[in-house]
Amino acid sequence: MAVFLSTFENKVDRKGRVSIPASFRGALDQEKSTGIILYPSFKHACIEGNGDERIQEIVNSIDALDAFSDEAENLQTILADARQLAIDSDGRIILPSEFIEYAQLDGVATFVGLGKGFQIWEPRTFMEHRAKNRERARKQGATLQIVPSHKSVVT
Amino acid sequence: MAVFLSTFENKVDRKGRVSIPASFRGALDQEKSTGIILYPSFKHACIEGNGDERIQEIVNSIDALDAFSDEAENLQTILADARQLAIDSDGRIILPSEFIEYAQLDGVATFVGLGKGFQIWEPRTFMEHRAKNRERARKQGATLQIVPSHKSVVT
DNA sequence: TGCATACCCATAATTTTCCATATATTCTCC
DNA sequence: GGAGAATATATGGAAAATTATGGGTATGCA
Repeated sequence: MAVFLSTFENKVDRKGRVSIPASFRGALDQEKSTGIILYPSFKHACIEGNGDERIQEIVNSIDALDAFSDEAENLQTILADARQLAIDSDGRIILPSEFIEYAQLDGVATFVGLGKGFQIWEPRTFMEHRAKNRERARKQGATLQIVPSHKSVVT
Repeated sequence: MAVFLSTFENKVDRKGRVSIPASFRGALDQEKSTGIILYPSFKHACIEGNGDERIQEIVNSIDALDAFSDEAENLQTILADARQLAIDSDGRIILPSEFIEYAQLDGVATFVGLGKGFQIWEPRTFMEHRAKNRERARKQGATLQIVPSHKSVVT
């Protein structure tokens, strides 16, 4: 399956256009996604991004929940705010203005690979976020155990 | 099983290109990896390396966690700092500048086989690291229990 | 007509590919 | 066993292709 890795900084021009990092496009090709789906993050001032395949998984996960539960409703708001965007022939998308505002982008966007998906951040905000994450990871211990099946633990 | 063994010193040219030791390439072939995954070490001023089969395990491990948990975010920082690199027809990779800086490489890189993975060090730094390790092992006395099946640990 | 979107082109910088060579290693045949 | 040939490895440089990015022009909708 496609994997989004590493971080990239690309410019957002006056028209709201921004290049999708080439390696991300490669990942999208692998999962036969024609475009990408963006939605505001629940937790952070950033935009979440996924290929079509991943969205399908999310939709199915929500579907599996009790349709009238709070949880289901919360997650459904994600879908309501999501937008599907086409990647043009130059490898760019046009960031809708509501996303630019939400993530407070100002000419530059940091693309962060998270494995099955990615995030788009305002560079400075991301730096702070990453510093916090690292600090926490360091406090919780720097040893990572990966069990080959489906369980992983940070000790 | 693929095993990374021994240490090698290879040059890093102006473009950041460096040859992967031939025996490492052999190990990668065995585990059907087409490229390698590199990421900064949590603990040391060096770069961790694995076959790209490995990254799938990490991604799946994260996926098994609650998507909004701290643990998931901690692990995602690994992915955000990781890079998948293709090995070219000459057996080389291009070391991204952020890794060269992180490990403070200056024209030469020491490849250290660690069994399931490997590390890339600045030669002098590695010498010191190894000296310390040996000293500690001598003082404490090293013990090792062999586990028959497959459990893996990355440090 | 004005605004937003889609499409096309140009270019600079970067990355990938290809070729050449030097050094080392293995092989083979005598 | 050893000389020389053949192979593999490591390394450097240059050409070719890709990527990121800016600008322009048509198209369509309100």
